[in-house]
Amino acid sequence: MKIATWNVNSLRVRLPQVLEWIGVHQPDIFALQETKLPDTDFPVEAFQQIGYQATFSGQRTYNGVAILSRQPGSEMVTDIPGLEDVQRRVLGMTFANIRVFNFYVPNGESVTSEKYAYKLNWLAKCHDYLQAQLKQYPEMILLGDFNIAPEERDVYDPKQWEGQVLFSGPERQAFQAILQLGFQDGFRLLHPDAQEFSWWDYRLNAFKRNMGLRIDHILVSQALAVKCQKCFIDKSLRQAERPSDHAVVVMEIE
DNA sequence: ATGGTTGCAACGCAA
Repeated sequence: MKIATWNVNSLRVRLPQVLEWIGVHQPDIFALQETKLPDTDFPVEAFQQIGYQATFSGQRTYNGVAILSRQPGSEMVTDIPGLEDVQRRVLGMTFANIRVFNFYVPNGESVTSEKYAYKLNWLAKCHDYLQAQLKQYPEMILLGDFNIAPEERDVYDPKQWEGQVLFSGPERQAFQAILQLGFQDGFRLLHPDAQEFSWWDYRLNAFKRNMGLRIDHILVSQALAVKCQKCFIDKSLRQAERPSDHAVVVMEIE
């Protein structure tokens, strides 16, 4: 099974790239974040024409998550219990006994922002929910834009980034707390020593200078970690014309 | 140097 995640930063703009990527890689499951589309505008037919189902939870202008899949999923959820949130950031689906959660974790803006407090609360509620879900579904995949670089080697300049949003202590602790529920970071599991990034700011030629962070992740429960064969970051779309600021992360299981 | 780029939507906000 091939599963992938990409923050598209507007599906309207990136639809041709999504279709092209699916054509080349034929994923079983493709999770998207920042679709920035209300559900009424989702391009369902474009995906049907290439043999994919689309499930989505969107809103106008901001946020929005979707799962494209060859097979239909079940048990769709779009909200985390205890978290009243108008922002569309969560999409849970079950595919053949595998529980999949597509997350667009809040950015946080800066550590002094109210949005940072919202991010930490979001992660705490998410943690508690996942703890309960894991008991029900031993095979689980959490993937998406986590907006957290877990370790120093996941940041191009960790000294400059220390204490900054995306790399602050509390965010990294929240990430570790989710791992400690019984998840493995797929990329790190298969590439223990690699330094690769999944996001580069649009500004300052950050991509060309490889000034990036690894903030997009595919986490797998123990039951799946032992079946994980590949996990890699595909930068091809980041260097395309009119790119998203994120790369695609891919995993192969079984 | 506190900049800069992109998307949305219509101007500043969010990332």
